[in-house]
Amino acid sequence: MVTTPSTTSLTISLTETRRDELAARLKAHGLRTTLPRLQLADLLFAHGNRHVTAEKLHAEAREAGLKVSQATIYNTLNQFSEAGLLREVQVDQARSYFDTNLDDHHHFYVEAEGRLIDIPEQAIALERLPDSPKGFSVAGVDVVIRLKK
Amino acid sequence: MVTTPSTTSLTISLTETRRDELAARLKAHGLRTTLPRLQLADLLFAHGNRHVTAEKLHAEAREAGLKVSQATIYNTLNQFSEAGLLREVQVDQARSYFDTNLDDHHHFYVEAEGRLIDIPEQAIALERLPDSPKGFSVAGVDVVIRLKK
DNA sequence: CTCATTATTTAGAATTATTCTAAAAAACCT
DNA sequence: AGGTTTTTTAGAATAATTCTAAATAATGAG
Repeated sequence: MVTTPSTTSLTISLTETRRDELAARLKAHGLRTTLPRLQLADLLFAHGNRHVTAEKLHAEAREAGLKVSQATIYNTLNQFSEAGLLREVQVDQARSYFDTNLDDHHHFYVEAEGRLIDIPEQAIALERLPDSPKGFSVAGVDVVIRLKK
Repeated sequence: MVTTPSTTSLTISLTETRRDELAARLKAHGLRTTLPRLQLADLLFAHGNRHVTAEKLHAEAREAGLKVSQATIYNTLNQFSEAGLLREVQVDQARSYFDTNLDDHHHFYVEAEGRLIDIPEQAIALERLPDSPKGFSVAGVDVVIRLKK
């Protein structure tokens, strides 16, 4: 008798080790391990730090042969962000960008190409920050350097 | 015979001097002087530096009794931005904010309230900037300090 | 292991901000 | 004034994102 390939057939590219790694990561951040999340996490975290829009991730998922709905792309990106696996970057009012680099850092933004480039935190002198208004504390400091040709 | 109040009736609050000031400002930036532009410019520039969304400006215009369409609000904000009378600020992917403060400066952003607060440029030490990638030059540097309660 | 519970995924509709279209109105030029 | 170019506008169109409600999958208790 042959073992049914039902659950594994869609995840050929995900080795068991990789799968376990990702599952552990999801669990550590309070997220249930599901196939779509594993598959998207695999795409997101496979190739070093990157910046991704919902549309781009969806296209990538389709190319990889994954059957994942648009709603799940959005849900997953938002849940990963809330869980601290991704960081949303605010550079374009039209689209949301998500960054896999969780370190404090900044960005170049090439508007014409919709492309983001990381800037390490220490590459910018940002010591002297103004006092926050009474009753508020700093949730984050974002520096965006917009680039043109 | 009484002079017809047709064009002046809607602009009681705009003194002739103010009107001329604003008209000159529009002209100086390559924009034709039209009633909607004068009225919106009056709202935008009357009360010192401010931050405004299309929706807020539209509401204000209606409250002031102006009959200006939504499309004109958007057109005007975009034209004023392109002409250099306003500066668009990128803090929320959902909404566009427009700033009447044209000096180089930065922002606190109170996410919970959708409120922006100016930070003078010299209040932040931003001397050491990283080199731009080859072929690109800096179009602008935006610092946003996100605030929470 | 199995069932009940709870969370997730999904297709498609709904929402929201913004832009587009094409026609009417206003501004400009001579 | 009269013809040309710009603006304004209502309403349709678009684009990104969220919502809805039903189907599916994961979890946990027995």
